Amino acid sequence: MDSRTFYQRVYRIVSEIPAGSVMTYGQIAFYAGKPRAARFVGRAMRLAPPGLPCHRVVGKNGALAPAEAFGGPGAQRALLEREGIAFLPGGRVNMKKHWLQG
DNA sequence: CGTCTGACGATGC
DNA sequence: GGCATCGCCAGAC
Repeated sequence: MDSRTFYQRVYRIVSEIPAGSVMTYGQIAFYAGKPRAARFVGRAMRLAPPGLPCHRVVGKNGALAPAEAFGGPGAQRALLEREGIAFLPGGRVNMKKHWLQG
């Protein structure tokens, strides 16, 4: 799988996240082969192709992506809640419950 | 073509 | 437990 770029590995991993679960930038970066390239996961999301469930990618503490990235405040949250993701009072994803661990 | 920035996170102090 | 710094390296300017 080394003939693909880091981004494509990221896309592959993200596309395999099941509905109702989330993964963190750092974890995805780790799986993609660059444990410290969490930033690039975010960059990959920004350049993400249509159809990629990038709303299932959150920060380590459950923080969601910038609102504008999903067309407005609450958009990502709505998508996640629709998949059964539970949120904490702080507006963050309940990682304890939905974090998809390897 | 040099510099700055960035959907982040680990580490050091 | 909060703040500063480094790593990652592709785009924007």
